[in-house]
Amino acid sequence: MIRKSITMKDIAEKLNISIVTVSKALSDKEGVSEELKEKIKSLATQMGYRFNTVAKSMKDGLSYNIGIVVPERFIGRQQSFYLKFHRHVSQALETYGYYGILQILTPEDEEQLVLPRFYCEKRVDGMIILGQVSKAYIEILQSTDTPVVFLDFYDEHSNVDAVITDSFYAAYELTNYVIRSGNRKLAFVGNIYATSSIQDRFLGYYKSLIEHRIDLDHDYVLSDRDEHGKFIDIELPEIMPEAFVCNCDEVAYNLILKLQKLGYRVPEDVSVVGFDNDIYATISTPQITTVEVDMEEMGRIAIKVLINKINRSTKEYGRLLVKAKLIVRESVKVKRQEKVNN
Amino acid sequence: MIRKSITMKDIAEKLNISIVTVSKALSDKEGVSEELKEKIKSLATQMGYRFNTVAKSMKDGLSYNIGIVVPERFIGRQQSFYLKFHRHVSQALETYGYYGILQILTPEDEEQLVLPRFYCEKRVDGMIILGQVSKAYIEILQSTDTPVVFLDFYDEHSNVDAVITDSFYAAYELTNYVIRSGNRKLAFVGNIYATSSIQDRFLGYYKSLIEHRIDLDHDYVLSDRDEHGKFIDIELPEIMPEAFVCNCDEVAYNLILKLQKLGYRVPEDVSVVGFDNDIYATISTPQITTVEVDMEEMGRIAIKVLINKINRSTKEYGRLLVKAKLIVRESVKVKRQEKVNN
DNA sequence: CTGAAAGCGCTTACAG
DNA sequence: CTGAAAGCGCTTACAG
Repeated sequence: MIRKSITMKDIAEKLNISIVTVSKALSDKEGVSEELKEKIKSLATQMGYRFNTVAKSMKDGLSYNIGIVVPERFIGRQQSFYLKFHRHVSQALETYGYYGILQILTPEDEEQLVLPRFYCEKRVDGMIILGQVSKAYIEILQSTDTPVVFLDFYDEHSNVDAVITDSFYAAYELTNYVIRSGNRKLAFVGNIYATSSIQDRFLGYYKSLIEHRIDLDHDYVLSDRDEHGKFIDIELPEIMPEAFVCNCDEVAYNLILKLQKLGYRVPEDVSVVGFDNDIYATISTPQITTVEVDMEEMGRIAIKVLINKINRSTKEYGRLLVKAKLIVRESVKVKRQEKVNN
Repeated sequence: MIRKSITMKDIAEKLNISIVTVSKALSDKEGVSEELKEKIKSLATQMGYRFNTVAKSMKDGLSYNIGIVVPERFIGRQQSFYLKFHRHVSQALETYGYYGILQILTPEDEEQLVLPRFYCEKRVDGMIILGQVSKAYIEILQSTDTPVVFLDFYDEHSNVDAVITDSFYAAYELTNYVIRSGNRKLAFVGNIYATSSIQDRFLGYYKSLIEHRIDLDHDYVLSDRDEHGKFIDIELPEIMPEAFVCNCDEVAYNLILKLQKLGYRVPEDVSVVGFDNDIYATISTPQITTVEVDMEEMGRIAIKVLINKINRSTKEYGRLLVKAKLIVRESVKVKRQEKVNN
């Protein structure tokens, strides 16, 4: 194990040629005869040569690493949404020969504006910030000379490059689906003052109503959580709607349980849709029709933008919206088939 | 952004001293006067100097990276157990100034024995293999000159260093808890021919029975899945036991649903315990008493062993067992308090 | 206490 | 086509 690993020099010596030639041959550069190149390559594999990327990094002044920052609070016991995101980001890096390094940002570091260790140690050429961080932290990141892309959130006040899900459009499409299935009395479930994502989803729902000439009924906008984000018991309206458009699957799941306890059948008596396509959508009976964030695509785009910024570091990209996917399951009663697919 | 980042040389020039002195001062080495050292340090922070770890890597011949390999099949849509594990491993690396790089091992690469990219590019000083890989893949990893530690699995036939949960002992303790709560007729739920971990859990259950002088009743060993691992409908025994010890929370969750449908109350009429402490344990009503893998501790130990191997590369550690944690919730009827805590 | 020299493994001009 | 020289940013002996 302590045996020194083999280098280009070793190969050069065996063949009585220069290191330069070995380097050229191994990286398929001009200036070596085909014959010699083949000889070098085969000797290299035979000797078990592995390219030393650290030396290349040294030369290029590039680490070929990307730092991925996830605030700790987004990694609950069950809630590992962002870890899955991290996985897709890592895989997107493959294409570029880059590697991803994960750093969990503690609340203390965020509060005291401590920059990630991989930044301080010049380990990364750029950073992905995965999940909302404070305004002040965004600013200190921006003040850095390192390219940064924000993933799954953005800040209205800062001029940042961010890749986010198009919640608005997804909710619009989801609501369209419910209406086209023959339901016209739709309630929205979610505290629209709680988060901007709930707000966007509500507005998407509203847009669909408008397009279908359905009036917005304020009694049909039901709060699901208090101002601290704690779930509250949902107060059902006097007149039952035909369908509930919930701002997330967990709320849809709980609502279905509640409706069933009250004797309603889902979807026979009333339809319910969710958002996120998380585990609540599948453990529910019936399984919930919902919308799924396209992590893979978002990861891919975020990395593409980031690598571009690293190489040219000029353009501004701003907010990049990624479409979510409609997942049709069994929680919506299809009264008409008309125009369900557009 | 294209502006060159500042180096020790820049600091040295400003102060009209040598790079060597700057290096010594910045890394708190002997051989610089306190006065000069302070001057250097303050100028460094003032100039926004960041240490270049790549250069250090070059010098040391160490990348200060650890590769973490997770087979793709362990990363299901919901099942992100191993991604959470990865997170704990990453955090454990902090202590040593190391970084973790994640690689998802595709079935093809595993089949064709393709080594991880970070190994081929000499990017890592050691590797953690997170989740069972094929015998052949284990062998090719071992043939490598790089230290490897296996996490959450081991192979009986290979002589590897592995950190695993003590399933046997955990099941034993869990069963002890159920018995000490006053239940004596206990069924085990799990196909004991399916996986070695189910087997170990069954044996832990059996050990507890033996110690409490309870005979093993083969009618009380219930299969939960077929030979392909697909869940089957659990066949309840003629005479209902007082408690079911399930090999995992998901099975416990489904069993509780089934029992409730049959009119049994849990835990009033019959107790049920699970294993894993995953989401099924908490979405169930009642919440399930279970046992939790101590990922944090396992990650810490795996990294400690790996770093030791990197630095000395001598000792063999073999199988390292980590205790799981008993999580008491509401799915067990406590008929007696006697000796519940030991 | 201070620093000139050599080296880590590779690549990029530039000569021959 | 082939290779000597210089350099990436730092550290480690070794002199002074």
